[in-house]
Amino acid sequence: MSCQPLRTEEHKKEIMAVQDSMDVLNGKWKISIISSICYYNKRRFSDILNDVTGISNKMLSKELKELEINKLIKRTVLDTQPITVQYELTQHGKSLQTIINNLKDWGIKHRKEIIGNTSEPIEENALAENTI
Amino acid sequence: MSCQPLRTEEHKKEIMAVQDSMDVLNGKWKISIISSICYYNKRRFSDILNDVTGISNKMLSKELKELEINKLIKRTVLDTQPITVQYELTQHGKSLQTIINNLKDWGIKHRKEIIGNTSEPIEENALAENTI
DNA sequence: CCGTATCCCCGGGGATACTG
DNA sequence: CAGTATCCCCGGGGATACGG
Repeated sequence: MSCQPLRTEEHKKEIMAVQDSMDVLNGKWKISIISSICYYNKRRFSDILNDVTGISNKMLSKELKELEINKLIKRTVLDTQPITVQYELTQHGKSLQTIINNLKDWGIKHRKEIIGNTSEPIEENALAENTI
Repeated sequence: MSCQPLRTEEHKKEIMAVQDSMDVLNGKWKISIISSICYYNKRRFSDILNDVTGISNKMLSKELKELEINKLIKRTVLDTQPITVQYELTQHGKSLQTIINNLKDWGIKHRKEIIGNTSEPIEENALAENTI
């Protein structure tokens, strides 16, 4: 986001755009799900259920639906017996790789920043549950 | 995130790093708050309260605290009468600019992708409330 | 196998009032 | 001005069971 003075209208639009991205990626599971599909290229429902530790079928179903609405993944029903469903990233979904990579890099940097400098407690925050 | 096969351990760490970033930025207000401070360079509590339309003092207080814990902003109490408090971005906070910019760009791209291609309804999702 | 339906609980977060 | 305290509601999301 530009921090130079500019018309407030424009500024608000920028914030909206950032929020749009955040909304798409938000939720405890989205990143992990995308990651799972991305990692294996094509992946079935029950597989993802196993990949993403802790997620319930209800949540997985919901998150997948949202990802599909946002055109990040493509759902294909295979007429096996019983039917299986395959998920894969769309081109649009793949375009997320860059941004996810950026988030990853900053996340690593952040972790160093927080843990490195002081031994201050981190609260129940971001790093609290993940540290080490 | 790398989608080439690699050890699962490594893969999980990458996802954690992405989640760390997401956690820091998460919450309806964080981006707007950062943006407000960034835009004006230094900003007082009540000013931010006005900048970010819809936020309550309780939420602002809470979010600012989290941002401070994560070392993205610096809090300074000025001994005016009555006291005022000034917030500004730290160096670490400023390092977010790049990533926020990336999120902004992808957000714009995403909006085009969703609205552009079809006239499909977008549900209660991301764009639903912000569109136009 | 791939989900949907139902129940239920807990905490995020708004409104309002109060303090240093 | 810069927060805290309190009350209260609503929905996110877990557990479990069921349907195509």
